[in-house]
Order: sequence, then structure tokens, then C-alpha cells
Amino acid sequence: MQTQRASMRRTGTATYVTGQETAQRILDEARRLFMEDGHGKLTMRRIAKAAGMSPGNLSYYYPTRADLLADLLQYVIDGYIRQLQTLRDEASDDADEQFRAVLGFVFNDLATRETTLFFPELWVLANRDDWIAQQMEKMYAQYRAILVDVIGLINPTLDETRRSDLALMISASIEGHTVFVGHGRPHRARAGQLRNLLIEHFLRLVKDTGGPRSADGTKDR
Amino acid sequence: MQTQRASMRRTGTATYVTGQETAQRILDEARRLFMEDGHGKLTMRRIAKAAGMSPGNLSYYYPTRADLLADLLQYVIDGYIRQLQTLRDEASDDADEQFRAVLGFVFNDLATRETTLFFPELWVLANRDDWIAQQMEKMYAQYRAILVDVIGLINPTLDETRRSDLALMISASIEGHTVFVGHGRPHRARAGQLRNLLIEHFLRLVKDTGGPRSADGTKDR
Amino acid sequence: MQTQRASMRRTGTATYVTGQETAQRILDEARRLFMEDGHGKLTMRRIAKAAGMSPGNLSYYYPTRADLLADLLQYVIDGYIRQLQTLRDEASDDADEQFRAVLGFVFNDLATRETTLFFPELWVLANRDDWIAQQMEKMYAQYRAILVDVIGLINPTLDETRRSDLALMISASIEGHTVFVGHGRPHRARAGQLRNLLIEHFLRLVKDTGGPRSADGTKDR
Amino acid sequence: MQTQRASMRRTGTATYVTGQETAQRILDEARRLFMEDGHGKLTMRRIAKAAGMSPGNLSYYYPTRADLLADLLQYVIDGYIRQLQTLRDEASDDADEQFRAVLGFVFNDLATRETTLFFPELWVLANRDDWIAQQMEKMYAQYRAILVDVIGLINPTLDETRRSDLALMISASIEGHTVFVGHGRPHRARAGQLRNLLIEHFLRLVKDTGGPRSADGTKDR
DNA sequence: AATGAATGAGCGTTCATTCAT
DNA sequence: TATGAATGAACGCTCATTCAT
Repeated sequence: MQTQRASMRRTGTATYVTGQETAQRILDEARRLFMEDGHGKLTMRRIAKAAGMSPGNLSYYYPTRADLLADLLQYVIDGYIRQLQTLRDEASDDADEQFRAVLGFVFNDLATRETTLFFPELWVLANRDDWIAQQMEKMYAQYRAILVDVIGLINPTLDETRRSDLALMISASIEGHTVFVGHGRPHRARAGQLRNLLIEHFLRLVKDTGGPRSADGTKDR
Repeated sequence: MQTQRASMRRTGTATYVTGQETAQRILDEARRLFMEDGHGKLTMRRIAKAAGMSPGNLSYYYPTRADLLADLLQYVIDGYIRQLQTLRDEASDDADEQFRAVLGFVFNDLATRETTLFFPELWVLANRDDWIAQQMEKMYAQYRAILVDVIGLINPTLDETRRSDLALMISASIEGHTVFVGHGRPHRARAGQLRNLLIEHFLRLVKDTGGPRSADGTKDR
Repeated sequence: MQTQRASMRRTGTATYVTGQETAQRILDEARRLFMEDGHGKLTMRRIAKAAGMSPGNLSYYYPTRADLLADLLQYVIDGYIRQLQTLRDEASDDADEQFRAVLGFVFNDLATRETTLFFPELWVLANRDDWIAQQMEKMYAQYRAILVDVIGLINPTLDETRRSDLALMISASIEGHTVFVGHGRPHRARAGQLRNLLIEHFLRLVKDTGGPRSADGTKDR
Repeated sequence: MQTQRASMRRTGTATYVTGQETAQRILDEARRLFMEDGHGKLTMRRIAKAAGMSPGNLSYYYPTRADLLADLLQYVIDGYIRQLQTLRDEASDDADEQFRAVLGFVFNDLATRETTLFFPELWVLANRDDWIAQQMEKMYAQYRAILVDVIGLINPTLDETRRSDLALMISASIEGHTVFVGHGRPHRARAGQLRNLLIEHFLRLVKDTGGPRSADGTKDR
């Protein structure tokens, strides 16, 4: 497993121990504030205060807010990627169970307070900032890569395109539930039901889908 | 059907014609700015300037930014609700076709620039503001009500709960595609494929799902 | 004579009486601070405080510091231009006396605290900002225009180019004395001597200079 | 003749070779930045970065910005003084030619980018800081000393005061041209004309001026 | 002799809001 | 209804400076 470091926009070198601690404190507090109050209220001053430092010192580590935000998102996204890799490593032998494990994990995660609050913010930012869109896509791509593999195990007759499309469709569908059954969302009570419904159903779909150019009625309309 | 104007937080009485026109102009320009640059850059000054008025006069119509935002979201959401109702009214007799029409419309809509930009912003706001969450849920509830009806036509053996769960799952799944195949999003080229895949597949699911407490392997895990 | 107004970069409309007063107070206090402490210490906050207003209100009148500075320089320069025009209007009939009056006025003015402090700041700004350089040149051009006229009266045999060159040389020479005999400068005690020396001498030069392409030994070396 | 280095405010002892090199690098980079962007943008951080060092280390050499500025101006001024002395040493035997050489050199120099940008900054600083005013005066005094000598050679009948006044007047006049015919200034195309006009004319003045208390019409007015 | 780390004040500017006109 | 005029807090950021390492 990789080391923790994700910071690349930081100019404060953090070579001393105190510096490293400060750098970490910045990311942690920024992360907390981001989750808590969203991007709009994530100001340099608030981060500095939360991390117990002066604004001047914060901008020694991050000269601009954009730099800090970039590192912060990288940091959080890296956390998710690491979880995904762990997930894969721990996968059982049975393909169906792998499928259930991966989607189940994501579904459960989406209901946590952190994820429910974080991802919509990320989606908004990605809509306005190309670099953020890229990082986000990189993360989702890693996630889908796992899905593509598992789908291939379940139904080896599917070609690459079909596997990709299925993975994309499945992951997009699950992500969509964040807004409805996520933490504090109105239908969170149905989360368990929907999770099983969705997973079993997509599992069946993967199995049932014919090979390349299958007769599933797909034609662009 | 509702009237065109939805303003309820506005304190300016807008009893004169010019006042009504101004009120409308505010909402239209605010809407445009919201779509264009997002909630974070939607400031009273910018709205006032866009609507060709002074900030002072804007705050005659909307004493606080929150009031304006509330009316604005109501206004935009009402627009979507109206579209949904039109959709229902124009539905064909064939249940399958109704299903395809409703979901097809939503899927196509999600790829428009406006919707791709607007909904994630709405989701973020709903995460932080209960009133907004309520209005959003009201809108989605109307949308799902249509779905529940159509699902009932397709498969009358399903009980209320099952219909609701299916409608929720289907709508959530489709919404999730906004982030991946929406306007400017990295996989927009697959939108057509995914739309058909998703719709046909959900249609089959609705048909195949057993009656109440069906043996679909669903148990909370 | 023109009205007092020079402001063109101001966005505060100053239509009310209080607004006009405020606009005037800003320019006056800014002018005072500029003379007193120089461009480097002329900050929006200091101006606002000196004019007894909030920074927010100052930026209602001048959205940016550059706008304020532009108006300020225009305002001060206009003051000098007005003085120059008065000077011309009051000129006596005798050409020699006109010459002495104009140069004597400038020389005396350069020794005032205001002018000694203001002009070097202006020269520095003109070195870095084209717009300021333009405004400055416009002012000096008006000044030289007067000189050119008087020189023509004194020695009608001179062609345009020669008159212009003489005016330029004379005015530049006098300006240079600001740094040496201006207010608080080390040789201010010699100001009187030098003024007479310089003026009489330039007067003789104007008289002695031959017509166009005179045999004054001028060849580019 | 002075040594090359003039640093007197510096507290870093610079006893090691590397220290001396660093001290030199600071002055050179500071000089470059001062010429390039002016006093207002000459910050400790920018100098440190340009000299490839940390702000902390810079303040080991110069504890305050004022100290650095003092040394810097001394350094630059010393450069000019050295040029002036070279000038004198290379002077021809003919007095008239010496006069032309000295003034010609200064006039040409004033049109260089460096000098056009540097001197007005110096004048401004001298207006606000006595120590700087002193150093500047010291430099100009040396320059005028040369002029006084040459003037004495040309016209030995002049007494000290008259020679001094003439030197002051001549040097001030030439300095004034910086703003009008210097580098990038609007009348730089006339520089050659004006130089000859001015020099020949002042040469004649020196020759023509009567002895002490001459009847040149000079009376304080 | 040098860097890393930190402070605290100040910068220009934007903002929601208020209120007299 | 509408604008003009004003506030005061907050924003991101830069600065000279200090001090431990």
C-alpha cells in the first residue's frame, strides 16, 4: 500500500517535524471543514483558524486557495482510491460475491455522512473546473476498472465496450442514490432494500446480457 | 396546474405592472446566472446588475439573498414539474411506451447544459438546507408518482411499496448519470447507448419482479 | 474657465449633495495624502479613513485603486493646467516680460512643497504606466505651447521645429531644478540666483539663435 | 578610489568567501529588480527569490528593508561616481572638449533605460528620506566638482560662487531632460538635437558670463 | 551561513445589507 | 418603486520581520 502523501501543490516544504505536522493538520482540518460546511465556506481564514495558525502561515504552505483545494481533493480522492484497492485485494474467489462485495461497499459508503456530503460538492466543482473533473474521472476510472474485471469474470462473452458500458451504467446508477438514500436524505430508510434490489438486478443483467451486439433491443432512438 | 409565478418569499408586493415585470426579470436573470456560474457566484450585486437595477432596489424585492434563492429554486423546480406534467398528459396508451417516454425524456434532459449544471448544485444545497431539501423532494416525489403509475400499468401484481422502491431506484439511477454522461461530462458520447441499455433493462426488471415479498433474494445484509 | 470636475473613473454617481461632497472629499484627501507620503503609501484604507468613510464606501466611488489614482492625477494635473491658462491670460504685452513671467512662475512653483513632492512622483509613475505618461505629456504639451508662442514673439525668425526644441529644452531644464532647489532640497537657497541666471540666459538664447538650420554648431555627434 | 563594495548597513559579517559572494549577489539582484520594477515593487521576498535564497537568510544580511535599500542606493550611486571619475581621468587637454565630454556623457547616460528609470525613483526617495537625500547630494556634488573645475578652465575670471551656480544650473538642467528625452519618453527622438543645443549654449554661457558680480541683470526678484 | 516556520498587520476588493431620498 | 450612499465584515493574499533549527 502507498504512503499517505498526496500533497503536490504545497510550497511549504514541511521538512521539519513541526512542519510535517502542520501540513497534515491543514489537510485534516480543511477536509473536516469541507465536509462540514461545503466548498463555499471553505475559506483560508477558517482553515487557518481551525488549524490553529495565522493566515500568513497557511499561505506559506499553500500560496493560493486553489492550491490548497487541489491538494485537499487529491487527498480525499486518494483515500477513496486506497479503499477501492483494498477492496479488490480482499475479494473472494467467487465472481458473484466479488460483484456483491464491490457494489455493496460503495452503496454502504455512499450513506456515510462524509460521502453524502463530499461527492455532490465534488460533482459541482467538476462542472466548473477541468482539473478537478480530471481527478474525479481518474478516481471513477479506477473504480470502474475493478467493475470491468468482475463483470468479465461473471460473463466472459462480453466484449470490452459492453463491459465498459455496463460498468459505467452500474456505477453511475449507484452514485445517483447518494442524493436519495444518503446520510440525512429522505429515503435513507429504504437504502437496504434498494441496495439489494439494485445489486441483484445488475448482477442478473450482467449475466443475461448477450455477447457483442446482442439482441437486447438497443438501437439509438 | 400552477400559475407561472411561484414567488412566496418575496416581500415586494409587485402589485403594479412594472413591479411584476421587474420581479420576473429578477428571477429570469438570477436563473441564468445560477445556471451559468453556480450558486457560489450568485451574488445580489450580480443579479441586480444583470436585471438592470440597483442593489438597493433588488433588496426591496428580496430582503435577503436566502429569500431570493428560495424563490429562484422554487421557480426552477416548478419549471421541471410543469414539464413532467406535460409529459404525463402526452403519454401514449401503451404502458411500455409510457415508461420509455418518461425515462427517455429525463435521460435526454439530464444531458442538457442547464440540467447538468443545475441539479448537482441543487443536491449540494439540499445537503445543507432543509427547506431546499423539502422542495427538491417534493419535485422528485411528483416525478416518481408518474413512474409509480406507469409501473403499476406494466406490472399490476406489484404492491405499493414495491412500486415505490422501483420508482425510487430507477429515478435515482438515472439521476446518477448526470455526472457521467451529462453536458461536458467525460462519457457523454455513451449517453445514447446507456440510455437504451438502462431503460430496456429497467423495463424488463419491472416486468420480471415478482409480487409483494417476491423471491428475488432480497434480504437486508 | 472650465468647471472643477475632472472625475471620469468614478462610478459613484455623486448625484446627491452628500455624494458630491463625499466625492470631493475623497479627491482632496487623496491629494493631500499623495503629496504628504507619496504614491507608495496611498492606500485605499488610508484614503477612506482620512475622508472619514468605510473602505466599502470608498470602493463604491472608486472600484479600484487604479481608478482613484487616475482621477486623482487628472485632478491635480488639471489644477496645473488651469494655472497655466490663467498665466497666459494675464500676460503683459511685452514679449520679454511674458517670457520672464511664464518661466518665473514655473520656477517659483517648483519650489513649493506641493510641487516639489508631486512631480517626481508623477515622473516615476509615468515611467511605469502609459496612461499616466500620456496625461503628463498632455500637461507639459500645454505648457510648452505657451512657451512656443512667446518664443515666436521674441524671435519670429525661428521655424516651428526650432521653437519647439527651444521650448522643450527650456522647460526640461527648469523642471530639473525641482530636485535641486525645490522645497527642502539642499540648494534651495540658490533658487533665486539660479532662476534669474537661467531665465535671462534662455531669453538671450532665444534671441541669439539663428533662423532655421542656423550656424550654431549643431551637428549630431 | 573607493573599493568596489560599499556595504555599510549590512550586519551579516560576510567574512567567508561564500558570504561575500552572497552579499554581492543580493546587491546585484536588488539593483536589477529596482531598475526593472521600481522601489515600490522591491520587496525582501522578491530579492531573496531572485538571489536564490530564503527570506530568512536575506534578513541575516540585511535585517530590515531600509538597510538593504540604503546599501543598494550606495552601491548604485558609487557606480555612477566611479564612472564620473573615469570620465575626468580620460579628459583631453582642451577645456572646451572636456566640457563637451562631461556633459555629453551625462546626457547620453540619461537616455539609457537604467538611468531613466533609476533617477526619478531616487529623487522621490530623497524627498522622503534624509539619509538618501544626503547620499544623492554627495554624488551630485562630486559631479558638480568636475564641472566647476572645467568651468574654471574655460573662464578663469569667474569666482567660486559663480562657478558653483553655473555648475548647479547646468547639471540641474541636464537632469531635467531625463523625464522628457530619456528612455521610452515621448521626446526621445529630439535627444540628439537638444543635447547639442544645450551643451553649446551652456558653453557659450560659461564663456560669456562676466566675472564676479557681473552686470548680467541678475537681481533677486 | 542558511533554511524552515511562523506571526500579525495590512493590502485591494467584494459582499449582504441598510437606509435616506 | 426605485436609486444613491453607506457600513462593516470578510475575502484571498502579500508583506517585513522573527526565531528555532
